[in-house]
Amino acid sequence: MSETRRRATRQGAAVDEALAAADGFLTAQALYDELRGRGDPIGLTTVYRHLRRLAEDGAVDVVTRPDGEAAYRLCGPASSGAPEQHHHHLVCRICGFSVEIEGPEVESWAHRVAADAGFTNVSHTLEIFGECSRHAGR
Amino acid sequence: MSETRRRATRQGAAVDEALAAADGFLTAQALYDELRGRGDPIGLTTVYRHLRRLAEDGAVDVVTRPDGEAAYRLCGPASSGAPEQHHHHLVCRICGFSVEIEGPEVESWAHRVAADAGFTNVSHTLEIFGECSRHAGR
DNA sequence: AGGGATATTGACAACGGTTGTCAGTAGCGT
DNA sequence: ACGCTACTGACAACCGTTGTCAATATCCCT
Repeated sequence: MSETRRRATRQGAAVDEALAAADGFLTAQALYDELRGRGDPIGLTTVYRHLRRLAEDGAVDVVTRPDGEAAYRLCGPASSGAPEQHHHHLVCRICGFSVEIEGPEVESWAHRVAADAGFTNVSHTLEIFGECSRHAGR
Repeated sequence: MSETRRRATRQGAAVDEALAAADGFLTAQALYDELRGRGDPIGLTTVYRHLRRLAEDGAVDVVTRPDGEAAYRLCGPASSGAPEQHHHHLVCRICGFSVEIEGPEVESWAHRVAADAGFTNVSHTLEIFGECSRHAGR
């Protein structure tokens, strides 16, 4: 019942801003460095808290890099309300640049395969990593 | 040049055995507990070392669970030399039971999507998690 | 067999990313 | 203004995993 009210803070705005300014996925650490670098004091804990909340609210996409670190990016070009449909990402492992990809075929394939094996309550993870054209020749 | 020779040890055999006995994916911790439980003293570090080496040798498959923990399983029914082709897994998030799945369509789809976006040096992660038939009604 | 070179072991510490703690601070409704 | 309380952030804890290094076990060689 008691929906606790949300407050606007300088740090929260800074996180939103930095995310909006980024053109790709950022790790919490990178975001933290970015903010401090631009003279915007913030605590690492606070960065994590905002990212976690944004992720829960579906405002940011989260991908888990091969090394296990999480990277975040504002969800969809226009995070205007609508709870973004299921999609995956093609992420540059060098600069974080990413492209959203949708693969209805893959989605249905995954569910079909799982169902055929008698699995229920199915979910899946799918990320594609590579090096974007900007880093072509190494 | 100098290929250092490998030695057979009780611990190494124990790890292989436990992996062979398991019918699904095991985390390093679970494997460690299993071995100690059956009165087979071993160090956690050693377990990790063997798993890492097995993974490097392609003798075990590794999946990263949604919570980030790694789980291991002997590769293919018969790990008879041949360097197993690329495949993915359908894993029960309750008991670790898993099924190997192959999706040529998905593989090519992933590469095509990446190539279309100008990405090179492409790799991808894909895991499907669910609850196997044994745990159907919760 | 015996012995020596060295791969392996394992208790322990360190690491890296992330989350919990909690007193202090700052937004917001009144 | 004032007070309630969400938010902040330095710090410690956590968890899976890897590094360290002296002690040990294995294997090759004679």
